[in-house]
Parts: sequence; structure tokens; C-alpha cells
Amino acid sequence: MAEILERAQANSGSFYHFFDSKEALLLAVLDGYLEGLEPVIVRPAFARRRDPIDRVFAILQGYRERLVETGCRYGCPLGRLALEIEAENLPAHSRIAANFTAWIGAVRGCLEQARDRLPPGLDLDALATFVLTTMEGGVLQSRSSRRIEPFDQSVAQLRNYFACLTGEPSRLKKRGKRK
Amino acid sequence: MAEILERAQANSGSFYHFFDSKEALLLAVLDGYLEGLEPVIVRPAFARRRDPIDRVFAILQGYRERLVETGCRYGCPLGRLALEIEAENLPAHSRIAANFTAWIGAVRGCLEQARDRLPPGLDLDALATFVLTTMEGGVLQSRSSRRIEPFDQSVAQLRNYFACLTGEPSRLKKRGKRK
DNA sequence: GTCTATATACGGATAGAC
DNA sequence: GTCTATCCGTATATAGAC
Repeated sequence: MAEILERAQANSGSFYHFFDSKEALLLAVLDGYLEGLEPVIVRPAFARRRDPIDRVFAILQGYRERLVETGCRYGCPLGRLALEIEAENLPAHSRIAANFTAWIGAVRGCLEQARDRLPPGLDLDALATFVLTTMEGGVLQSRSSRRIEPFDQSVAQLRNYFACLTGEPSRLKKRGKRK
Repeated sequence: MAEILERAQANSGSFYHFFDSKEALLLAVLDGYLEGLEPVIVRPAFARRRDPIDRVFAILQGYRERLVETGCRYGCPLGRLALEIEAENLPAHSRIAANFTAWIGAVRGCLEQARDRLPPGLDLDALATFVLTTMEGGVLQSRSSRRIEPFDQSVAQLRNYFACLTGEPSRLKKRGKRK
């Protein structure tokens, strides 16, 4: 709170004119993240690549850049809150879950576009969820070790999985070369 | 702190006889987790399965049980701390990273035993890291949504990846059937 | 709508007797 | 080693003038 008021150059009296409580601000922030998903996360990534599977990895690349820019101090705010907020706080958790659902939905859209290159029975929801899992788990590990390797290794394995699924000649080298 | 003192039936004076600060306790706890890794996480899982790859998934199964037991309120304490503790707290983060390294080492040991079933050039460290990524990312999502599905879907995709790697007939059904 | 001032409570930590 | 008592800073929130 102190930092927010400082950055806003406002006093606590002003803050409580607009928000009922600190809790209420948190919920508003979580709603804001949902609005920001498309313009901040998805659109810039999609602008870089046209191929739907490449777009999935372009989203992950965005998080990689956040890690690199911050010397691996970055932690996805939604991931942080998912683990930090007490489990009993349902309003917050349901908004976090809504953000994840939307994120997964964007990835799932890509996978549907690439459906003909993927095995017919594959569960696209599960695969899209797995992409988010890879991002969150990779960021978490890179943050704790201050090294980009855990994130890169995780994404490389996911990439290799996609290669297996699409029947590409999979890249099984010790160090997967960048395209 | 209040909860710790309450549970220990001790007073703050007693606490500060044994620990210099709340910080010092955190570091001791993180060292304790490292000691607990083998007896609490690894050994029970290995006792269930003999096949090295099955053992990897038995470890993940252990986390699944924690989720189910708590109605998906569980959050891996190390994962929570990795994202919650300020990045500047290096003593804490280096201990968290040490825990992750040891966890990955246990999985890596299994992968080495299964080396002949895996593609020759495969980076076993990267794959072991990816297993941890899957666990952490899956737990994180299941906690936020209070549903086991994100965890199960992630593990199912990882299982499918292993099937691809070992050349098993991969299970690409919408709902991967339980063994 | 924003300001100053302040209530209230809690957190981490300490003092010193026993 | 443990107890009671307490300090001190900070955090969230409120009151009421302007």
C-alpha cells in the first residue's frame, strides 16, 4: 500500500475514496490482468509469427524476455498470487483461475488451427494447459536459481514434445539449436 | 510467527533463544526440506514402483495425493516460496534452488537407469527439470481453480511425451485411461 | 476528491526476572 | 531455557476539515 500511494503521489484518504479496501484493489487488478491478456500478452506474440504452433512458442518467448530483462527476478504475477494467496480467498482465486482459463483459451485457439498436424485423438485442452504449466513451472524455477536455463530447458522439452506430436524430425541434441 | 508459537505452545522469548530471527527460522526450514526430500518424497514413491520411469510418475502421484487430500488447497511449499520471497533474498533463494536441484537429481537418477529406452542424444537434465516444471505448474493451476484436472492433464501430457520418447504406442485418447 | 491527522491492531523483537 | 511484560515500527483504515 505504501508503495502504491507513493507511486501514485496520493494519500491514503484518496485511495479509500475509490476502493473499499486493499482486497478490493486486488480484485480490480485481477480483472485488469484479464483485460490486458489480449493486448499485452497475446497480440504482440501473434504479431511475430503466423504459424499457429510458432505463435504458442512466441507467447512463451515473451515470458523469457521478461525473465532476461529482470535478471531472472521476474515472477508471473498470476502464478505468484495463485500460490501466495490463502486458499480460502475464493474471490481472488476464481479471478486468477479465470485469467488462466483465458490464457489457455488463446493457446487452444492456436492448437485448433494446427489440428490437422496433430494426432487426431489428442486432447487440445490438456495440451494447452500443459503449455501454461510449462511457462509457470519454468518461470518459478528460473526465478529461484536466477538462471534462465530451467525455463529454456523446459520450453525446449515442450518443443520436442510438439515435434513428436507433429511428426517432425525431433531435435534430440544435447543443446537444441535455435531456429 | 503467532501460529508457530501457538502450535509449539511456546512464547516469543523461548523462540528467540533458539533462533536469531524469523529469517533464520526460514533458512533452517529450507535446510530441513532438503533433508526431508529423500525420506518424505523420494523413498515412498520408489517403494511403490520398481521401473525407473514409473518411479518418476510415482513421485508426481505423491503430489497429486496432497492436492486431493486438501481439496486442492495444497501448494508446494518450495514453489510458493520461490514466487513469494522477494528476489533480493539470496540466502533463501539459493536454498530453494538447492532443493530443486536435489529433486531434479533424484528424477535424473531414474532417467539414467532408463537411458537405454530413451533417445541417445536426449538431455536428461533438461528432461528432469521438465518433470519438476510439470509438477510445479500443475499444482499452481490446480490450487487456483480448486480442480485436480489441470494437474492431471499436465501429467498426462508428460506421460504421453515419455511414451513418444520411449517409442511406446502413445496414448492419444481424449481421456488417457488409468493403468 | 484530496488533504492532515490519527485510530487501532498487529508484527517482530527485546528486557530482565525466575 | 522459559516466563511476563513491553517496546517500537508499520500496516490498514478512518475522521473530518477543506
